[in-house]
Amino acid sequence: MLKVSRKSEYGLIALKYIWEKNSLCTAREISDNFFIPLENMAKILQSLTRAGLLSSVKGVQGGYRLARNPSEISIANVIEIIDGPIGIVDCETTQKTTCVQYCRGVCNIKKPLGKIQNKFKEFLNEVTLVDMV
Amino acid sequence: MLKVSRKSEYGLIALKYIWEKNSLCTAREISDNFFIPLENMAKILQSLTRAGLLSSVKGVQGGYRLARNPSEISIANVIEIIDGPIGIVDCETTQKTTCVQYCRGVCNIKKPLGKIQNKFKEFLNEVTLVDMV
DNA sequence: TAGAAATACGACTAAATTGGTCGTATTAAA
DNA sequence: TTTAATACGACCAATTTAGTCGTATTTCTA
Repeated sequence: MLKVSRKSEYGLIALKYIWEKNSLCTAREISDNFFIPLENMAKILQSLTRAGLLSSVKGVQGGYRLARNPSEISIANVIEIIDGPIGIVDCETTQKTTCVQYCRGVCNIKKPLGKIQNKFKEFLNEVTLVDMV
Repeated sequence: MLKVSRKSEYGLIALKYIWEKNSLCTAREISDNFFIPLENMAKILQSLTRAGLLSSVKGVQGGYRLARNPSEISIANVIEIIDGPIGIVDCETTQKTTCVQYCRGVCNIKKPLGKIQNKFKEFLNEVTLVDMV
């Protein structure tokens, strides 16, 4: 269906909430507000932290805050962190050795789709948190 | 990973091949040329036929040919026929009653992503077979 | 200094989606 | 009438994604 995964949606929801609140937020708080399973939310926030989009404070009174300017957090960033590389087709992204057409050298759509894919990535890179108003 | 399904890839490969050959092609022929499982290829061609992108000739010496001008066959067409509606997020596409955030009225990303999604669809609608050279 | 509230994270299970197969029907040319 | 083709629904297998569990670590506060 060519859609963003549920997890990335959760990530975007959380980032927007954290941005708007503009102070330390806990995983539980976001989980409660948006009916997202706590453990799942926590793991996603941890991924975003590891990737440098959020910074975290451990311990009691801890939580997460944005580690970057919201105009520097693109949808593409979020999706790539949570779902892995964006690729309309994977032959051009990951050099998949599992694509029969690629391996046999018979694929007739690789190059053109590669170009289209790059345009798409550019597009997603240009849309940032601040565009999500 | 936000990628087109294998089946849609098969569909695009087939359409491009049929376009370039410019005469009746059988499912077996495409299957053989591109190492695509025959039954699978056949079903995809049938879907594209039902949707009006291809026309078919039954019986011996039968096969498929384009039913439209290649400049009128967009990538979006193909994906929607094979994978179903294109939607970065599904709240804005299918009125999914399974989205908890949507149902509880707490989703903070629905509208902005809806707009972004529309742009994306426009983009995929503008890319046609003739762009896949 | 103990307990509670929080992040961190790997391993696992469950659910959903997707890819592929099978069987059977239908059509039309040779 | 046989054969080569499309048509199609039902089914199974594989992969991917979502969600859970257990445990460790950090740090505030009483």
